[in-house]
Amino acid sequence: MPPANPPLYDESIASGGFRLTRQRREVYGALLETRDHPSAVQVFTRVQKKMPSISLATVYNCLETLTQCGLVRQVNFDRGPSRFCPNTYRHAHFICTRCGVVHDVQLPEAAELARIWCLPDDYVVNEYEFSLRGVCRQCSPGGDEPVTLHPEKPTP
Amino acid sequence: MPPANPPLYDESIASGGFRLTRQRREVYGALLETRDHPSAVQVFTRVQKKMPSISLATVYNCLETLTQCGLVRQVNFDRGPSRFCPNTYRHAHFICTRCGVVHDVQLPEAAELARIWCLPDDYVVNEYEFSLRGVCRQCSPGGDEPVTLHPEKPTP
DNA sequence: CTAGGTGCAAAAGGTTTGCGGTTAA
DNA sequence: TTAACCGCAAACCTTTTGCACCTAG
Repeated sequence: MPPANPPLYDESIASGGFRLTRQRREVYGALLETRDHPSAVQVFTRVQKKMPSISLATVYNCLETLTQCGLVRQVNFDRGPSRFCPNTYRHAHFICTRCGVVHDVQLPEAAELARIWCLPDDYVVNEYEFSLRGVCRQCSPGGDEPVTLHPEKPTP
Repeated sequence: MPPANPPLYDESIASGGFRLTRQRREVYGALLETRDHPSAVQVFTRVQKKMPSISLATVYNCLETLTQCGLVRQVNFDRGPSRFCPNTYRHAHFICTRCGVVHDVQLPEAAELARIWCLPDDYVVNEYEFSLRGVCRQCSPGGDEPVTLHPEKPTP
């Protein structure tokens, strides 16, 4: 039985001119069910349990469609595959370099964010992505690692 | 003849416990020479002109070493290969979704950045990456596209 | 009905690895 | 001298594509 996705799902899929298929529902359902920012392969493995016939290519296609509908965000980090999250609210991501866990991180109001960009006026920004890399609570019981950001001096 | 890299290069390589090789010098030189955030393959093509015997694997290895030394930053976007830049000063990146050009974008002081992160106290941040996607000056003569960010309302 | 979607398999990148020969220190 | 590094090729992993079949609207 397909998961009962919120009405937002049906609306968004339809308003994007896409068809409501069981595969898309299951893929979206898997993302909603466990919000741990899985990779495409992880989504595939999870959906396979409910729908053994689904293929990896279809999972990629569904994720692409869901992203186009604005239901899903694709998140990329330095290494490893893309990961996907159903939280389309403005937020950043924190990835733990030890255990790989990804957490959503709240961002300030768009107005304040816009203020900190020092971008020429005639540039149009359609999307942004803000990723933090570090060590999470579980992996750093003593908080033993220093906070080191990029150096403050320009390169030659 | 190898390019005359700034002293920072020799120092950083040596202090990292690495050897000064002509390949590393050329790879770093290529990045300094044309600061257009090339991919590994582009770096390979450029270095090949001065050093036809170099291999792509070596370019990848050199970029990895240079990154470890802190001389180079690896930049990842939604799609396409990683790109590399020799500007290790704290900055964000803007990529034009039409022509693919990447520009460095100035960021505010680290202190202000840290203030806007709403991250739990016991998380340690070692690195961050801030990427903007949009349309650059050359590709948007009329500035016809609206600024659209992520929606302001949380998902269900 | 029929355009759009699925499943399969193969291919296409991008990146890493293993190994014998080379070289910086 | 010798551990680190290079060049080559093959492997690996993620993602995309082509095509015949299927299905939502």
